[in-house]
Amino acid sequence: MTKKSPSPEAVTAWARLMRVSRQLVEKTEDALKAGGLPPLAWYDVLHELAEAGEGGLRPFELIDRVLLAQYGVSRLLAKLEADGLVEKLPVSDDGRGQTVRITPSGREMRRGIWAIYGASITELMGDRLSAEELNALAALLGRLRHPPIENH
Amino acid sequence: MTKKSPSPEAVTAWARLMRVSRQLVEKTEDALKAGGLPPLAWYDVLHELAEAGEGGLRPFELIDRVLLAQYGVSRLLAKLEADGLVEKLPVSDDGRGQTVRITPSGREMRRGIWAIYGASITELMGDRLSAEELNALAALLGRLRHPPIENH
DNA sequence: CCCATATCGATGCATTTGCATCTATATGGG
DNA sequence: CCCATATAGATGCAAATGCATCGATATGGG
Repeated sequence: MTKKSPSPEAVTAWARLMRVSRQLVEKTEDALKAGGLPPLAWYDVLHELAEAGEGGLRPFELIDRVLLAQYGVSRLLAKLEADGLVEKLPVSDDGRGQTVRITPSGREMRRGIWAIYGASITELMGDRLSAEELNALAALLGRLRHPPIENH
Repeated sequence: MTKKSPSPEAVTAWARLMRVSRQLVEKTEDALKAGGLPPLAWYDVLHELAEAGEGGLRPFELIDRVLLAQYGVSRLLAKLEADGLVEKLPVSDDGRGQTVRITPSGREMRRGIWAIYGASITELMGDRLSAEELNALAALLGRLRHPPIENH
């Protein structure tokens, strides 16, 4: 199983991907910080919980969706709960676990973060590429995902 | 200056970019760790220093190139020096500063990291997209850079 | 020449992250 | 029913990171 060294094209694309993604995250985090808002990870979790609705989600369900480690989810949820943005409910048929549900102020916080986050996406992506280019980019990135997204 | 909310295409592309870049970094860092090698940031710095040659680089020159904060560079260089991978030389015409030069074992470490890193790039990018697609991806990402890359 | 200000790089302290492990409950084999 | 093992989630401790500041030298205006 000899692994060959990467093509120049792969290296360039890799380097761009690394640099651009870090720049975009950094700029967006800066914008949130400047607005007195919590980090992106908070948005991700609140977003998932908002989509999940009243039924809420189990912490382990959040782990795969938000690409955070188990202990990261555990600690983030503790902070969100302390801030009253989510509530933890015991789950009847599994004494180990809990269900996490977003609260009204959690939804409000999500909207607040989105005002900045969405503007950042517009500025950093929407304004720089056309809809067709954005679709092309998404399709190419989808092929790099694990598991890859099939395009048709 | 009202910022409008992002198009669905921008949001999808953004989400993919965030997810894919984090996945690729994570997989690569895991591979390095499994090989008993230091993190990617070490490679970045060693790479820049190797390219700079015998003249070396000033720490502040590294800051922009590797997208690390000033204190991050300072601390990373301290570790690299402790491991004998770089050496710090006083610079004659500026008593505040220093020049950092890669050592032979630094070059060796760089090669060692690259054996894993390069294989990871091949596996995660080179094997998944054609050369044309990689170029297309790099071009699109270049437009998202700050400052953006002009394509011709 | 002196002083105000800017730049280079390091560092103390608080927060965050990663790793390993822990407690508690669940599950399945005998 | 009991025990071995697995899974859900929390946490102690160490390392990494972020922030503010510091000491040291450089620079420029008067």
